[in-house]
Amino acid sequence: MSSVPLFWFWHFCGGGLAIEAAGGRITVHDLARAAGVSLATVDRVLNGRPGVRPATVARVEEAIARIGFRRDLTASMLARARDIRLAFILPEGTNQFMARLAEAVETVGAQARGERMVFELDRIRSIDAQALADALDAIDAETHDGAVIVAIDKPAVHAAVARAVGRGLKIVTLVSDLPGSARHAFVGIDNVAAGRTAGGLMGRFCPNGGRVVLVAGSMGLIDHAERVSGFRDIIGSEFPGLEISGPIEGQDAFALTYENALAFFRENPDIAGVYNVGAGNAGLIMALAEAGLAGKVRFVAHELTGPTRAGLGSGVIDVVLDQSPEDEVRAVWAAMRRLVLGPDAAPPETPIEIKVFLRDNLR
Amino acid sequence: MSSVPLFWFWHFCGGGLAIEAAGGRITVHDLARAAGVSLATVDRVLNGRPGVRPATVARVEEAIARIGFRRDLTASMLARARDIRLAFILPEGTNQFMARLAEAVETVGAQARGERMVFELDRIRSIDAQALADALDAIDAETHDGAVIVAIDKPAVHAAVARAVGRGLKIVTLVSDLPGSARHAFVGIDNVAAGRTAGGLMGRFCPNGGRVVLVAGSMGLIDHAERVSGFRDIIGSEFPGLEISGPIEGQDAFALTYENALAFFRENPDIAGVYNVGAGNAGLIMALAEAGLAGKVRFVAHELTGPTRAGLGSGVIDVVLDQSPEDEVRAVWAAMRRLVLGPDAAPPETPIEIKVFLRDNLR
DNA sequence: AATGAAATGAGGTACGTACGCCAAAATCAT
DNA sequence: ATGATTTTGGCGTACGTACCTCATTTCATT
Repeated sequence: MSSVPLFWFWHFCGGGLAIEAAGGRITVHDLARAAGVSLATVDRVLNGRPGVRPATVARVEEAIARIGFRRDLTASMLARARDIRLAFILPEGTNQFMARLAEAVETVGAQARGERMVFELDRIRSIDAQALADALDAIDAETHDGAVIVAIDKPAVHAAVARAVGRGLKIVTLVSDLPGSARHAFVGIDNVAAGRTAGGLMGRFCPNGGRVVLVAGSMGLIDHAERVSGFRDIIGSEFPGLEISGPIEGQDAFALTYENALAFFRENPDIAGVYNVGAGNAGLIMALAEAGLAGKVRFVAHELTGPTRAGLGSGVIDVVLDQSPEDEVRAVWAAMRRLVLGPDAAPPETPIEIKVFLRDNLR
Repeated sequence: MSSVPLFWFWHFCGGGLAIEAAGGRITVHDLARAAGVSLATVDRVLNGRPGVRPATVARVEEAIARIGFRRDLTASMLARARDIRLAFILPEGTNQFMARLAEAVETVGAQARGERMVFELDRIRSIDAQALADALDAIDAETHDGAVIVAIDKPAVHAAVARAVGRGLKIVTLVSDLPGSARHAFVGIDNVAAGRTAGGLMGRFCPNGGRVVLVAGSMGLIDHAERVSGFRDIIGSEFPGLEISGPIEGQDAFALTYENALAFFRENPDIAGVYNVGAGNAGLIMALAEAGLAGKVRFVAHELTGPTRAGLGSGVIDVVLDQSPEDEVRAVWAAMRRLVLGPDAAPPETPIEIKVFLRDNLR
């Protein structure tokens, strides 16, 4: 190996007055020179510190655009004394999906730590707007850069978000949004599209027509309602041979879903398909087995969890639509990077994809 | 609010006699002290430089494990004057998929540049083993860190890969692997699983049985052959009501696919489904239209390109299975990071997913 | 035991940005 | 014009790793 100290090279060919060194990058020094200001002023502008005249800010920004300056994030992260700290506030409880989300926060968090980003996980009482608001208020803007919440659409939460943003925190909503609030970004899937995808599959699965039944946790949950709506759309417009019953509501609970579904199946043994927009899949599978319908009925479910995975394996469930919590947490990570460090910090946001799983493309 | 910073957990349960300072990270200095060697030796071990006795290497590695040292990638990237340089060698030609791949190399490359990784794109004559070998031989290990190739399973390529690895280059195969060679990693989907997924969908789409026809570019292409094989597996074992014809081969070319398919449809107007494992979708769509079968036949295709996207939109194609080139290039990026910078540099590899698209979950 | 090679130590500069401090200059109010 | 205030400049240090040079120690050979 012919060792050529690279920094020598840099000095010789880039050190002069050139704004852009041959092989080198454009640094804050180049920017200062190009804008005709000092390094200190450049720093003030770049980091939004006070004490710079608007005219000067404009000069610097013009120079940024002109010479194509992009701040080096590796150096930037290195120089910041403290890591980026995020608080994830998730509802507690036995909900399978929230458990997956919490797990994703840990696994993705372990990777993020290598890039100087620290995730904290707070669990609060489920569907408790005041608990969420309190948790948000408790976050200190001195020690944290932002918070991630699964939003509940209540005034108390709106107010707490506004206060948090006022303190300088970055707020991202996850899975469930808070439209019209001060939150900076939302990360989650398009649930109407998910319902429509389910409808498209179910329609094709049942070319001979028949009755399809909807199952949900509660139509009071926005994401469930949206999925139902998308499903109805597609079936209504493209598969007129299918009739829709339900939704049967089971509060995403095993026992209740089982009972309500079994009662329905007993009365309608000629059912052609089932679409569960919610979480009570274990109970639903049991009810199907009990009614002697397992495998004879097309079954579309949501969220790749223990029960749905098993259902795919045994052939009871045909398709599972999934929103990957890992992808979502990763998207939060990217969004927070760009919110905290500036627009260069992350790739442009791509919407979270709805993943379609059959037995054969299970990961 | 029970706030549990995740890294505390690490320190408490894994840190042991942790040497590190209260708020700071574990640095190479700590590591040197813990291993009882100098900074220079630590550096030699960490960066695989020669001139360290095996026993000393072991001492340092033991210390790394003991105190939980993880090299700070931000600092590491900052300190290496040079960016990571990769050469992507892709076959030229009108192939839609390769065009998508090339595009992905550019778009993902633009993001990667922000993290000091540079992608170079070389195009070579299609399916020309010698051209590939030559291109590989032409890569200078002084200026490049690695190469990414769509492998062709020929001795000349095996030899060139071995030479490249000998020069210190990291080699990753993309889409098409080179098992048994010296290449460091492979990035691509499981094509047998893709074929099985297609079979599972097609079977459920045709509950009344019937004849399904396979279309391929050439059974000489390994990925096409694997998809056909997976499809046959599933249909044979789970959907005995379906009969399989073909494969019709069209060399992935518009005209040939159109002609061969049209001839087949003319003779078999009662067809129930089509599965095209290859690329000639535009010709196939035209043949279906010509035969008056568009929309009446279940159609599963591969790769989300212009024609397949349009086909989904118009309802001619029911499902498109996709291997996202962007994901693949990103996976290459991660794999190369860890190959060049060490195991901490990238998340553990996840297999590339087979994506399932209907009209309703199109991105 | 002498000799040369290999292994290790000591210490430095560099990467590009963050951030702090204090002085100098420009601007404003009086 | 004077003093008060805001804006800007100059300079230094820090972050953690890479990679260079040169001095010193250890080890195997003869």
